[in-house]
This record gives sequence, C-alpha cells and structure tokens, in this order.
Amino acid sequence: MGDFTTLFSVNPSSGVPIYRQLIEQVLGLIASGRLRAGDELPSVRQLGAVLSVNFMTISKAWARLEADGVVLHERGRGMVVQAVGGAGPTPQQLRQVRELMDQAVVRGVQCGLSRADLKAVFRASVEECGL
Amino acid sequence: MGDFTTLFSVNPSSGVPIYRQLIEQVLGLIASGRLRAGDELPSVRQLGAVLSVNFMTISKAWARLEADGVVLHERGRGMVVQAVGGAGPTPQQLRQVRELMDQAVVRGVQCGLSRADLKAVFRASVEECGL
DNA sequence: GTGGCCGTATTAGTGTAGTAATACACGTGC
DNA sequence: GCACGTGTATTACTACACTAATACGGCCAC
Repeated sequence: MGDFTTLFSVNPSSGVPIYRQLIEQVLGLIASGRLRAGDELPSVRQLGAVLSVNFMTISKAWARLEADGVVLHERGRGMVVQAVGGAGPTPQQLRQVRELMDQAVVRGVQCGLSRADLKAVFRASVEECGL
Repeated sequence: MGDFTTLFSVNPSSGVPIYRQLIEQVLGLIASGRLRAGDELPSVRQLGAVLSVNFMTISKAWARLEADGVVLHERGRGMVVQAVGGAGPTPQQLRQVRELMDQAVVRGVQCGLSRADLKAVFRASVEECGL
C-alpha cells in the first residue's frame, strides 16, 4: 500500500466546501475499489501541502469520515479505511440516503410529478451512476 | 377565493429558514390542490403580521416563488398562483428534482447500496408521500 | 390629488459554516 | 532522553445566509 495523495484534488472556487469535496472523494474511491480496507489515508499535513490547503481542513474531513465509521484513527499510524464494503451500509449511512431520497421525492411531488415521472428521474440517475 | 393566511404557519426555531418553510408550504398547498391557479397569496404585510415575521422575509419567499414561475406578481393585485398543475413541471423544476435525485443516488452508491437497495429506498419514499 | 394598499430596493445586524494559525497530546524510532 | 511523525483542541478570521428596518415606486378607490 503506497501513497494515495495523488488520488485527491480540490477546487477551492467551486462553491462546494473543500472538506466536503474530500469526503466525497474518499467515499468515491472506496466505492470504486481504489481504496480498500486497511489502506491509510494521506496524512493531513502531507495532503494539505500537496493541495495547498490548511491541514486543519483535511483534518475536519478525516474526522467526519471517522464519525461516519468510514475510517478509523489508529494511534501512531493514521487514518485507516474500515471494511465497510462487505458489511454493507451502516444504519447511519442508510438514514442519510433515505433523507436525501425523501427530499428529492417530496420536491418532485410538489412540482406535480407523477409516480411514473419520478420513477423515470430515478432510473436516469441510477443509469448515470453506471449501476 | 378568500383569505389564505390561515393556511400558513412557521417555526422560527426549527432550523429551517422561515422563507424556505413558506416556499415549501406554498408548493405543498398547490400540490394538494388547496391553492389553485388564479388564487392570490396573502400580502407580505398581512401574513407577516399574522405570523409575527418581518414582511421582507415573506417577500423573499414570494420573490423566489416568482423566480421559479410558481406565482406571478400582478401590479396592483398581488402574487397570483400560476397554472402550473396542468402545464406540468417547468424545466427549471425538473432540473431541481434531477439534482436532488442524483445526490441521493450517488450517496447511496458511495455507501455500497445495490440497485435493488436504492430501488427499495426510492419506493419507500414514494409510498411515504402517498403516491 | 390623497390615502391606503401592493411588492421592492437598499442597507444593516446577526448567526453560523468554512477556513486557517497556533499550541498541544500521543506514538514511534533512535 | 530526543526528534519526528501522527491527529486534535482551541481560537480567531472571513464569507455568506437569514432576518429585519427603512424608504421608495406603482396601482387602485375615493
């Protein structure tokens, strides 16, 4: 397991908070299998230097990932990716997805979309994700 | 068509911005048919007085609804609900729903949910909305 | 015209999220 | 012991969202 710093990149002027961009990237890397259980995330200082971002911003992202159970802080080592793929989503994660889905559906209903319309939108999103 | 002020209520301490609560309520009232094309929204001052909210906050909500094409500002009359139910959702609204749906699906994928899992979550949300 | 009603533009106050700077605690290898 | 590596706690700065106060322009009834 080597150095994963090159896998990351941020766009400070995108409007999306940097720490959130990092979270999304870690989740994406895990989902795509490029980051696996046991891998170590780059250290906050190292990645901060490479991305020209304050290391506290990286720390916030890593801390949030730890709170979500995605990684674990092992003392004297760093942030280690947890075996989340095999165990399936945590209740916490599932709740998040449910909330997001509710928002989408409610908005759709408010706009007058029918059940079929919503289903079409849902299918389009799924296809877009390559599922 | 009379006075619709009694249909509205806000909770300033809910964490959700007041103006957004009002937008949601208008959209909901239209979706449920209690507010129809041609109906006039309460005036910003009247509703502001009833709800003990600054009328500029109401104005922001109404202005946003107008920007979304939900209502139209008719000079010397007020905010009039547009015929949006029959015409179907505007491209703008549809884009919003798509974005929300994408967020939900992407997050689900990142959490390792399968297509079937996502479908289940989607169906649950739809049921919850009474569709 | 006058008064009263509509929403709006402008400006300011307030709270909070995001970011950053500093100092710190812990673990490892020498 | 010391040097160097982790991430963290605390604090402060900045930007923006939300709310509010004031003054304004348009429309209608009289």
